[in-house]
Amino acid sequence: MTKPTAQGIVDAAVATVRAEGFAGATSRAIARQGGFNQALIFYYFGSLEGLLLAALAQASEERLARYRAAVAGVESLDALIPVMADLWEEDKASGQVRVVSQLVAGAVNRPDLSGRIVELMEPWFELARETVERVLPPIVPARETADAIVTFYLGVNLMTNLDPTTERVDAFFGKARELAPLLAPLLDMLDGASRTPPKRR
Amino acid sequence: MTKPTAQGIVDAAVATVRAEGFAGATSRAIARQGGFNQALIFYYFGSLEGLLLAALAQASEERLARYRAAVAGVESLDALIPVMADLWEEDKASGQVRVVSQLVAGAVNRPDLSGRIVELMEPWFELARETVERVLPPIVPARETADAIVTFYLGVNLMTNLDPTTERVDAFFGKARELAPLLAPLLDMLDGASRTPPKRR
DNA sequence: GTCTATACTTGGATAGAC
DNA sequence: GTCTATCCAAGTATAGAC
Repeated sequence: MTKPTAQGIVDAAVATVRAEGFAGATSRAIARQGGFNQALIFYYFGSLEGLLLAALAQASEERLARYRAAVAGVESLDALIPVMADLWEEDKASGQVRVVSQLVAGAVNRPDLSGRIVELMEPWFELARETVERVLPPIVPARETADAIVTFYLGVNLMTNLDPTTERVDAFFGKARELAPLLAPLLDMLDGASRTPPKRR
Repeated sequence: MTKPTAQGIVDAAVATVRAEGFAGATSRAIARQGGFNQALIFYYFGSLEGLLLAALAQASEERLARYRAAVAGVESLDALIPVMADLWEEDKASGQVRVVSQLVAGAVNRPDLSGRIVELMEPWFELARETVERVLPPIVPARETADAIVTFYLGVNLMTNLDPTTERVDAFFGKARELAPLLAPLLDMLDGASRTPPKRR
């Protein structure tokens, strides 16, 4: 039972989205979850939409900080892949995956929330680009690759939410882990090929 | 103004999702869009949910047929990439992207719809797998790669809906088109490397 | 700042005439 | 099969007491 401060209300909103989904995150349900009065939501945030936006920002920022820290020291693709797979598994277990996919999906359905979501994604694209530049050879177009990775990750989140067994996503990360060690020589080849233009076989 | 047959109602539902989004696809809005009476939805489909499921199935099947036809003759990754990019641009222009992302996002928010969505995705995974097997060398794990591509495509659809400028997705497909011709020698290298185990540099 | 009570709206769904 | 009329539930939001 969270205290009915602004922060406590945001926490209750996040908890409700995790437990009941976006459609279940009504002002009444959130108040019930947090053990405070429904009217406080409007006192503090003006509208339910305002609260959900705050919840979205909080969830995104917390998760971003974790990803930034986890990725900071990684210098090769080989090492990056298991880190990403671990992050995903932790987020799945903690319910973070559920929270963000519910909120993102909700934002897709409500055009007035979409703009804010895009803003919140900006630092994710940024982090991905820095990481790609550090980990992949310069021939690889960093911006487009980074954007593709974030887009893929968005897809992974949604897919995980649609299929509770998550077998496909599990299998994907499993294979990625298994093949990661083979990537170093592959990247060398790619790097080499980019210096001397490829010959026909 | 569609005729109030079962088919006409489904068409009106699809049109409403395209025009008003999932949240706007209420029984009243759909009836208004199709020019028929709201009660008919319940007469024919029992519930709004039933109608939306039918709409989802129709949208998915139509789109799948187009993709299957477009991809049928393609025998190289090099050739596949522009085909995919074209399909995406057509779907974006026709509003198909909007329809499916709205419905998928809606299904994420309503757990009772999720199961059906997963069923409808099955043939997409299948088509992707066949295509990957035809176009990529056998070292590439077909199933996981195919699943990743469908997942990525799901992300692309959502992203396109979130950011109406679609600049990032446009830039990605642009780069992919540009680099596609370079892929043939790369795949040869990969294929070669898989036969003779890679040496250390 | 927090609560009760309630106004107001919208939407799913059904009954029953035609 | 199609329409009108209506019931009912749930939700956002506000007024006003404490």
